[in-house]
Amino acid sequence: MARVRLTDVARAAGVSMKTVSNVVHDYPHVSAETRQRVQQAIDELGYRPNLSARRLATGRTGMIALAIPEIDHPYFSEVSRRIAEEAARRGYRVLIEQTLSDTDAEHAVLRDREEGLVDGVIFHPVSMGAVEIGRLHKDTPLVLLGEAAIPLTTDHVMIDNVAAARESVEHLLAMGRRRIAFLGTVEGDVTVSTRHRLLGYQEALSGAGIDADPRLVLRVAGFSPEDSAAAVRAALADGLEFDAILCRDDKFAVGAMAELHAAGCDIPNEVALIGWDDTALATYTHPSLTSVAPDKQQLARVALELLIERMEGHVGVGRHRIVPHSLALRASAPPLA
Amino acid sequence: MARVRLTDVARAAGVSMKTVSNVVHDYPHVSAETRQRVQQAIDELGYRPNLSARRLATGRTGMIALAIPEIDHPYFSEVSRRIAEEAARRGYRVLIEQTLSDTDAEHAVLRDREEGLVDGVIFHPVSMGAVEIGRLHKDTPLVLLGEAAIPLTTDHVMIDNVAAARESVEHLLAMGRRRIAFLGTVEGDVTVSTRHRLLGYQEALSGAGIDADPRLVLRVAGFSPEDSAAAVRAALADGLEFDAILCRDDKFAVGAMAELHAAGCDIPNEVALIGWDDTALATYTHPSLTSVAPDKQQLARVALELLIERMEGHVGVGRHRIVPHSLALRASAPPLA
DNA sequence: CATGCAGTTTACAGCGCTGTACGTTTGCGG
DNA sequence: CCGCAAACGTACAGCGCTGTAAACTGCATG
Repeated sequence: MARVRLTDVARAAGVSMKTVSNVVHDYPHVSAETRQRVQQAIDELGYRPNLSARRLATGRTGMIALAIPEIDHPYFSEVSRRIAEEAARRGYRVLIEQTLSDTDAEHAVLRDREEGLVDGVIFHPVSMGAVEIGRLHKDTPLVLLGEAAIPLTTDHVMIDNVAAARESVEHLLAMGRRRIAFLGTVEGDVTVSTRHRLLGYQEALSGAGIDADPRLVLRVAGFSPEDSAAAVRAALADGLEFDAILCRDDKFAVGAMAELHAAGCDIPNEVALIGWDDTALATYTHPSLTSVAPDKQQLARVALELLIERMEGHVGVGRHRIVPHSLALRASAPPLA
Repeated sequence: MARVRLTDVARAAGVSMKTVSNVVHDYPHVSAETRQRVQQAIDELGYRPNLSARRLATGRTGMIALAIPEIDHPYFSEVSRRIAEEAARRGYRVLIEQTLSDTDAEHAVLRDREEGLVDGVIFHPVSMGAVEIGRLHKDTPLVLLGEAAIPLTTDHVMIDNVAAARESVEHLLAMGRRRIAFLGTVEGDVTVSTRHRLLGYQEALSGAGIDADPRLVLRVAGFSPEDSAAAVRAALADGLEFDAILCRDDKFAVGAMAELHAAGCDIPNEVALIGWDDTALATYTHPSLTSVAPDKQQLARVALELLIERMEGHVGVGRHRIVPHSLALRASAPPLA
């Protein structure tokens, strides 16, 4: 019960505290004999280093915070997993902070009322804008994810949304589709992702000599599959004709798919479908879902690289990294024959 | 840049360190005037308490670890979210530790090489057995989740799997189904959950005067939807007849559903389907999935209650809590008319 | 045999905070 | 106006570890 401290081990092994510390840390210049003697004392006494003390002494915590909107959103949980794994590989632990897209919670991420909790922060903002983040961000090492806010002063990792949207639409065009809908724009969505994706959508259509029909850009009330299903239902009720849908999100695609099934519509023959994020959902649907696939592994790797550089003292303006993406081709918009 | 410490604030406000500390902690016996003066100094200097130091001084970290197999499994991510929220409500932060069901990683959770990282642990084991856990578990406050291991010496929270399985099968029986399959048993699965669920399955069948047909208990090679799809495919190929499937897991249900779709089978008219865990998946499938719904909120609440009691010094043998469950009725096995 | 040097070990002063134990002031009944 | 709680405030010793600077050990070298 009585906690064993470094001094206890030192006394037992007949050496100084520092030598024990050196053994614990695998410091090279310790004689084999001493090392063994100390190790034995450690084992016998069941010594376990106290992290709080270590942190106070070193000023480092070995932890990074990951602030995301929702732990249980497939995209974020998959990204979290990658980041946790990548961090573990580099000797860091990850503290996940859920913002629920709440502005106050997002502010709190940056305001950072306490010190010595984490060494750095990876943050996927939703409701905060670039200017706000730029202003609130003090000197805690910080890397941003996603496209909601891209302050010039802060490191940032994302995929090329314009290109991804363009390529997706090009795939649909190559399938012979001409009436391609975009699902969808959400009222009150302040992020620039939708703008980028619409841009790529329009670029591809223009490239094929097609005028984008504004009615094909569907409006959605919220971010749930039910909302997207409602939007598709409304479009069908309006007699809107389309032969493909590019969805801003796998969840939207799931909602659309349910609605199309209900309408007795054949996917992909009558309507092809492309989702976004390539979450596990895409393989669970029927038919399986073609989806824009950000390279989540790279995303995690690059975010951690940037963050660790900052934590090691890198200063300078924000660095902006684009990580690769691809189109994960599945049954809802299959590879060309 | 120069960090502001308690002494700095104390000097600025003309009081002792301890008084500043008392203000920070809202200790009641501080005169309004002093409090205001100190608060002003805090604001002016931008003082932020250093958690590492606080932790070293108090011996508490205010953090709990949540050790789960996979962050990005829908069930675990949903449970994580609840636990994180419940913990936040009680002033704790959650450190998520991913074991990937790996025995070594699970051992590491208990072996606990370091001290002062977290005050307690919530652990959902998969590959460790009750005896092992009982033996390795030292004095860190610990609460177990799930049914893989139920050591008598450790606190534990779960749902009544037998009852849940029985009620599910009873629902299928009430729908008029008689050939009800169980999907499925996984080779090498050491958890007792499957056993409990099979028990409930058989109880319900016996109650209806039906002899359980062992061939209806499908074997699955792994835990992915693909594995479960393969199992269903094999069953269909064998000419096995069934009019309902109780799945041990929503993912299994998703795999089964895909396969039944492919076979042109009408869900629920020809085959009704019930999943398990009531994850978000259940609402995304087409048709939507009836699923056994553990009360995750309660699960989180009870787990935290038990853990906090332990952290506050409760000693004694393991307490075992059953939290409520229900059957979330959806289209794949709809409510009775 | 003194000198230098690399390898090894040590003493000790903090890291920034809180708990304890103890002064000092204030308010109020007698 | 005294005396005595209650309210308020303080000094200081750690919490357990690491970084620094310095000391000590051989051992090869000149």
